[in-house]
Amino acid sequence: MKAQPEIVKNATTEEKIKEAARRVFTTKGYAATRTRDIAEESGYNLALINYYFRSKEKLFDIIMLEHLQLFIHSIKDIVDNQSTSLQEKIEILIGHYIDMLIKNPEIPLFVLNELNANPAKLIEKLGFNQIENDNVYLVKQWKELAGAKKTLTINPMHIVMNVLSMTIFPFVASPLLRDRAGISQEEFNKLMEERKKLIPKWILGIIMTTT
Amino acid sequence: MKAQPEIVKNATTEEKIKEAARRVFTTKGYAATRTRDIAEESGYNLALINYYFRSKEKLFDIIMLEHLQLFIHSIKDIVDNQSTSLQEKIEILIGHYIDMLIKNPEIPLFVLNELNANPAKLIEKLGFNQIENDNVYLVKQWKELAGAKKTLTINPMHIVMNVLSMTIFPFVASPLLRDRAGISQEEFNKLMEERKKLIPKWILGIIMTTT
DNA sequence: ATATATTTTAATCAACTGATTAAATCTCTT
DNA sequence: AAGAGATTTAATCAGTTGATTAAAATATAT
Repeated sequence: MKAQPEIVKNATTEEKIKEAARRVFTTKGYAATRTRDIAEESGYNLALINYYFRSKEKLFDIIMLEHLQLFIHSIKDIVDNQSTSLQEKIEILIGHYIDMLIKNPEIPLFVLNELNANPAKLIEKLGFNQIENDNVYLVKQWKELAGAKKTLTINPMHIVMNVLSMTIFPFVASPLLRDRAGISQEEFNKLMEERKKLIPKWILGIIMTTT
Repeated sequence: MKAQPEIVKNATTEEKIKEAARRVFTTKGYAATRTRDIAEESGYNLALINYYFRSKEKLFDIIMLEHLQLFIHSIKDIVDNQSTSLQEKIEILIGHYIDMLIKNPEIPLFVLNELNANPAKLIEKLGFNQIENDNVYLVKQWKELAGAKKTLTINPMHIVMNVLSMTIFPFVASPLLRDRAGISQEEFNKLMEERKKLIPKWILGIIMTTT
């Protein structure tokens, strides 16, 4: 009888396999990734990936969960902060995400694919209790603003869409920008740094002027 | 010796297989799609897909090319029209794309994935001569505007990013909006119809106010 | 109607893939 | 240094997958 890996163990091999798997999964996707690719990328033997993670799918689930947590992590603190204005919150949120995405540009497409292929599984992982929509301070501030400005008649979902779109989509489309528009990695990152200030300004303009 | 399918032949079977393949490929992706899935979805025998299309990859390439043409088709006419203003062009373009995406909401993620996994192959398919950036009338109009307004100092790429983001991204993220934000298919489409008018207005505001 | 070509089917193949196994090597405690 | 447990390896397995084949069924032309 083979002993399963215990809680305390040499973390380096397991961690290296996980890192290799992260690289391969995010570039090739789940189905196109062979356990042999992960073994090769990690430099370890094929059997180790099943030894440490039981199955390809379990390994994938672990990586997906960690990526999702990167998305959700610390949002609640920003969104529920009572000492920042609505405008400040938007600015901090967007800056926070652009920083994270410059470090991990492959995450959005990776997550969006899983969301498309397996919505139920992923929504369950996200947990519906992560963000209680109604009790968040940002939502209160938004409602106050909406109540004050009589002109604000568009569906608030448009604003959410715009923030997410303008922040995340460039990363999803970056291969197009690079290969087709001839923008280098450095130029792209510089553009995204600029957008940290620009997007909040644009969003505020949209909120204030849309009748 | 087996005869290859000739130019004139019963198009229905081949077309039905292609349609089935389109459905399966766009929902599951290339690697996760088995030729048996396509056969089952089409209702025809497994061997037919290789009989008509030589290989799974060739079938995929055909479908990908057709989707790309949907993206590029008729853009040149809009963009190079000398009798419409810059603002009108933006409005027509966005309306055109939203119409197309409401009919084919699965295309963007499908194409973006291929772009990510195989940029060179896809760029070659797109053809660099499809849009000659400099000789297009829209570019002339933009340069005139940029010359007139001294305040227009941001990189024009930001505007391109914003148009593409606000138009395309909602479709890529629609499973999130549906399952997480509880928006139905009808509500989503209604929001996108609204955005046909809203996005051009927002873009114009961004162009005019960004210092 | 008969022959010819096209279309469709069932059966099969070789390569690939995720997973398992048993043995070998390493690490650490005693 | 001996033993026990943890880690790593090579070999192998059963199931899957894209593709091929030969034959049957159908359509088309003469």
